[in-house]
Amino acid sequence: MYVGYLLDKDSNMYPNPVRHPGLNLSPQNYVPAPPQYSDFASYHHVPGINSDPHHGQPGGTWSSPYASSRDDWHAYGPGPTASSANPGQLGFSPPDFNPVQPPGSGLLPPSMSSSAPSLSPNAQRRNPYEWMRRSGVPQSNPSNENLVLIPGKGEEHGQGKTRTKDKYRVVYTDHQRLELEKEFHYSRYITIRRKAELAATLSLTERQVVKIWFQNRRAKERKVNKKKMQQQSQQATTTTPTPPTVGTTAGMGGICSSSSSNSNMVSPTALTIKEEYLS
DNA sequence: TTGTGTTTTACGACCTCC
DNA sequence: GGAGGTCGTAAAACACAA
Repeated sequence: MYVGYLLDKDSNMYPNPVRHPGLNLSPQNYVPAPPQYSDFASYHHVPGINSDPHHGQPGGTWSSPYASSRDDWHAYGPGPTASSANPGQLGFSPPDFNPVQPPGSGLLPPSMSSSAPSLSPNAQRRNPYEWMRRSGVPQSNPSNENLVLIPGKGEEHGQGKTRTKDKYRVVYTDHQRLELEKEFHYSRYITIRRKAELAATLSLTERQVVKIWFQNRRAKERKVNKKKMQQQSQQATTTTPTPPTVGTTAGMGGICSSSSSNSNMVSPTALTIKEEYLS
């Protein structure tokens, strides 16, 4: 979804060459940030971790409905043009991540895979993918060196906290977001090893990757699902007096649902994709 | 330019599990 | 007790209308 769109739009998404210098970085160019947290310093890269189709994760208990193989990614992944247009942009290229995608195929509607996003006539706000193209304020230093945690809470900042030296928060680069989104799409819950790898790759701290981004991302998804449920129930009540649908999953959108190979089950992400495509 | 609403980082509090 | 989860919230960053 986001990924395909972003990469499809890669050529004209960043008309300004100075916009996101980080996007031109190949993964090799990413220099791991200096450790900001004690746990980060203890990270040791495990070579070949990507060779494991599941992040080296033991075939554990996680039978998430989202744990689709990375083959799924071809539907969202970068097309050949994107890869060639910006080689090395993606630091995420496990062998089973097949980026080849015939143009116009897959889940991408024509409007998304071919040209600039066409906002619906009613769309007042930016399209759901706008953050991918968001004009960037100078993207903050990926190493977040501005971040200075103030011990203790409640000193300034309304309730008294100054969380940073001169910035309250940093803005992740599009590349960082992209990689995080991809990882999130693959699995809502990241493994320790993958967390470390991703943090190193994206020059983020493990804390940022997991404690912050993934949690916020899950919260966002829950929020979206909740909103969707409300809309659906509202529609159901207004349109037909028929009894409610069976098997409605609440809240977590199926995260805790069974791992049965229910082909009818649509992951929240899929719903999100659909919804955002339709918008 | 400004006001306003939404999204994105980041935190603390609290809970559960091992 | 530590790790990692959710939940609620603050505030910066951002888009957009007036």
